[in-house]
Amino acid sequence: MFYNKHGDSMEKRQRQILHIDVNNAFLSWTAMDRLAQGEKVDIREIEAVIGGDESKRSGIVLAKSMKAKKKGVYTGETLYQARLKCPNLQVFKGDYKSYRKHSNDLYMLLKQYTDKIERFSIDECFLDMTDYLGGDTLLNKAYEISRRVKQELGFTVNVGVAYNKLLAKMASDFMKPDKVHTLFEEEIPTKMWTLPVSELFMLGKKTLPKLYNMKIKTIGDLAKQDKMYMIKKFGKHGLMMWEYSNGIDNSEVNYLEEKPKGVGNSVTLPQDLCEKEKIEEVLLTLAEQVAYRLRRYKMYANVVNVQLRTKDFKDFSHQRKLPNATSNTKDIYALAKQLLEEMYQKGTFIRLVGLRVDNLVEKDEVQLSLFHNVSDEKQEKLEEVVDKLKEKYGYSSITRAGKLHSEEVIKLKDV
DNA sequence: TCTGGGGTCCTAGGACCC
DNA sequence: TCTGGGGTCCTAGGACCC
Repeated sequence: MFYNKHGDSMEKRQRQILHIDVNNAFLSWTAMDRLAQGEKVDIREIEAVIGGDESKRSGIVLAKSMKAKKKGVYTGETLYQARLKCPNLQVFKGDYKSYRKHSNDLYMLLKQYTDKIERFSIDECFLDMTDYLGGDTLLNKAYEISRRVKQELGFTVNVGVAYNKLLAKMASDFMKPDKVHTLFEEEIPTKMWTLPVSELFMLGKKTLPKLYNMKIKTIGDLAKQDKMYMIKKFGKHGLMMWEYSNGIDNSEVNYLEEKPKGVGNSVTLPQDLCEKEKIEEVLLTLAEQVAYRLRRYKMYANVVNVQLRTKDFKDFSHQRKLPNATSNTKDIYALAKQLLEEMYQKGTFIRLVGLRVDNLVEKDEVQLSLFHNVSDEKQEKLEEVVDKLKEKYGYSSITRAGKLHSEEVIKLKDV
């Protein structure tokens, strides 16, 4: 029994949740695009991956076909390693514009089933069907969605069917592709507890060896642990792991459009840099991108964060509050430059430079500072004009003098 | 030809105030 | 001379997700 804030008892209704997961999303969508352009080979049917660009030092696997998976290729590994296991591997580039479009197509179809949809990522959605079953069963809806996506959109999905988000997500991860799986409470022991503990959502590669040392090998082993002991040992994360392993998750399907909490861009450089002036040029380009995206959200940032990765993959970051919330390229860059100055050790070879802004607030909510002066307003007006041009003619159409060099270094993508 | 990029959330320590 | 905690904010770094 649950009680609301007035003390009235309320029977908590069982929620009806679906999790939709596109099978090999990037690879499937690229396969469809190629077929639509008249290519004969369906790359879903061969040993293929979507990969980064090795010449830009970002050669990793982003998605793999079933045949590549059978050879042991996994997402995130280097293309070099993947080819060792799978010598005939074919590598294709990703196309994020196309992916966004396919993702939107899926969203529009799912929207016909419920208003309570959470876009969890470009290829995953949660649906709260509790008030939208209309006399039908949850499982029937799952099959209908699965069939319609395949017929109308041309790619396949896995659908997880359960009474909470965690179990629905775990279920959609069972056998693939093009499957519907349930994971109801009574099925937890047979369908979930038997799985390796590494399969549990939010259990990553740092935690895994610690659990192995505790002789925890399956999700069931974790579920049997003493709750208080897990909290003592792992804090909040311990509680979450324990609850998840027992199928406990009371989180809501978050269907309201959320504003971002931070915006950032980072770039792996074509060559390692060891001159501060060169890194500053990269920072300026990043500041333009980040501030532009910030303005498109109509938000101001309160914190600037600069990240550096050295050539031996050590990460450093420094952050600082801005004196006033802003979306000005100039202000963001000025603080970023200062942070770089403080953290950069002369002569260190830098592989990656990142700039992100955090503690965002809506532009309308910003209390105009007493120091918000005329030149700031002028700056804002100027950037508005530039942004409009960018929206019309593409992001790279307009650039500031003095930044030309770094744009040769970083290939700008249209935002 | 080794190892992306975009996020969110949490933790721990120090500063500072009462 | 010696010795407090609690609360909040800020910052650096890490874990995890897709």
